[in-house]
Order: sequence, then structure tokens, then C-alpha cells
Amino acid sequence: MADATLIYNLLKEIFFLIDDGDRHLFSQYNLSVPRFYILWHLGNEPGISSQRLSELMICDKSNITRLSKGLEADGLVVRQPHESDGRALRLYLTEMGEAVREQSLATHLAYNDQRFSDCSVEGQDSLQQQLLCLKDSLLTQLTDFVRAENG
Amino acid sequence: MADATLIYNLLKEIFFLIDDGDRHLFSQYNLSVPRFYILWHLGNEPGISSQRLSELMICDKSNITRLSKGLEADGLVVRQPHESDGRALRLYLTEMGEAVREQSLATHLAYNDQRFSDCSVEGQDSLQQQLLCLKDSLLTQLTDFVRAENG
DNA sequence: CAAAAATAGTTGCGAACTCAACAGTTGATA
DNA sequence: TATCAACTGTTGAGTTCGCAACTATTTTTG
Repeated sequence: MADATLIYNLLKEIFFLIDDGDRHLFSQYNLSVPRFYILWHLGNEPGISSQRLSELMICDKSNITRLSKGLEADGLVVRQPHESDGRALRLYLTEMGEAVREQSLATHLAYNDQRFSDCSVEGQDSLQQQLLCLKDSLLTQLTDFVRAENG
Repeated sequence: MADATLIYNLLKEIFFLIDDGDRHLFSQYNLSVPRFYILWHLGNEPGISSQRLSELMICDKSNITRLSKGLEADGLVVRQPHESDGRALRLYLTEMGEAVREQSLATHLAYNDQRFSDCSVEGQDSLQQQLLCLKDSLLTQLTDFVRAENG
């Protein structure tokens, strides 16, 4: 391994820079970054549960409760009880939610293309593959850790 | 460019996974992730100012005010007035702060080596280089943007 | 079927974070 | 030198977040 700490620091700094850019970008739609993320996932999987959404967003479920309530209060999301499971919710976008998602997503797509274009000349595919490997590895370690804790 | 959105999502997910691991790791030292980060930077640049620290941590300076005050209250950091500049502070680690930094840093180093080892076989150097390119690019875009806003 | 365990979501609490507005110090300029 | 601009740090307000404890529903199992 080249230098784990260097790669660690690069990944963190890159995230903070990306997040900073996202925050400013989404502010024109009156969206925070996590609120955008929820709209994005709800468009991909309409009727998704809070539980599943918290896994996709790698955050605590209580966070989803509050974010989705806020989005519902703003008329972008509806929270319906699950047909057969009395514990669960189903989250959907409203018409307004879909409209906001579509606009902000288009802007974000263009922004990403522009933002990542400088280093695109070569080896972009290898970057992608290595990041994918890294993510899977971290995910496996996480689930192993949880398994080890619970049994 | 391969797929900007895919790379974007991978970077975000990887960060959340890394951050989640860090949080659990540092909890054994009664440290949060940002508090560890401050100890780390203070060890690298003793006497650093709040302003500079906020740039390194890519966050608002008000955040540094509160974090460093908390660390001072816990006896890990001292905040001294700058000798010649009446506006600025100089931040230093206390002896206890240095001890905590040393221990947590050693644990974190080992953790990083283990955590990133799965994908290390090949192309680790290219990953490093591409991340470096990406970080520099994002940093340049940020400063260009700030410059564009202010003049 | 009844008791126990797992699951989905909520709430209270405290930490971390941004943004805007502010005070005090320093530096530039006219 | 006097004024104005830039810079450093602080505070108030509001959002996001994890964790722990809780309720209410399944699901398991004895």
C-alpha cells in the first residue's frame, strides 16, 4: 500500500470540498444537501421505507424521521403508512417534490461533469474501479463488524 | 469522462463509511472526529491560528471557535493571544493534548492501514495521484469561485 | 397460542455545522 | 494622520446529526 494516511486525508478533503460546492449549488433551490439526497433516493425508489433510506444514506434512522417530516411540512414529500406492515412508512415525492428533484438534479449533473472534468483525461475508469473496490471493502468491514458485535 | 455522477456517489459513500468507522474508533479516547482533527493539525503546526485551521479543515471559522473552546475546557488545548497581532490567537496542545493525540493517532494509523489494505494490490499509486489531482482541481475551482464573487 | 425477540419509527439530548451580524485590530490610502 | 477597508475571532439562530431510550407493531419460538 502506498500510504494509507495520505489517501485517507485526500478522501476527506475531497469530500469537504464537494460538500461545500453542493451546499452552495442547492441553496438556489432552497435545498440543503441531505434534503436533496432524500429527494434523489425517493425518485429512484418510490415508496421506500425510512429504514432502507437510512441505510442508503448511511445515517441514523432518527435523522430520516426528522428530515422527511421537514420535507413533508414543505410539501415535497408524503409519508404514508405501509399497506401490510403497521410499523413501516412509505415515502413518496409529491408533484412539487418531483419538480424540485428534476430541476436540482439536472443542475447537479451538469455541475458534476464540469467539476470533475479537469482530471478526466486518463485513468478515469481505473479511478472509478478503485473507488468501487474501496467502497465494497469498507461496506464488508462494516457488516463484519456489526456481525461481530451482535454475535 | 467515465461517469461523473458515479464517481461523485462513490466518493460520498466512501466518506460516510470512513467517517462512521472513525467515530467509533475515536470514541474510545472520548474524542469526536472533528476534535481529533484539531489535535492532529495542532500537532503538525503548533501555534496555528483559528483562521488557518478553519482553512485546513474546510469549515467555517466559527466552528473552530467553539471546538477549540471545548478542547480548552477539557484541558487538551490552550488558546493564547498572538504576540504581535491583537486579533489573532495561537493554538497549542497541552501535555495531555499531546498524549491523547499520540495515542489516538497511532490507533488511527493502524486502522487506516488495515481498512484500506483490501484494495491495495495494484494501482494504489494511481489512485493516490488521481485523488491528488481531483483535490487540487476542486480547490482551484473553489478559489476561482471566491475570487469571482468578490470581484 | 402466549411469551420473547426482532423490527420501524419517534423523541430528548447534546455535539457539530453554516450563515449572518458584530466588535476589535491592523493595514492601506488619500 | 485620519479614514476606510480588510482581517480575526465571537455570538445568535437554525439545521443536521448520532446515540440512547421508548412505543408500537410484527415475527419467532417454546
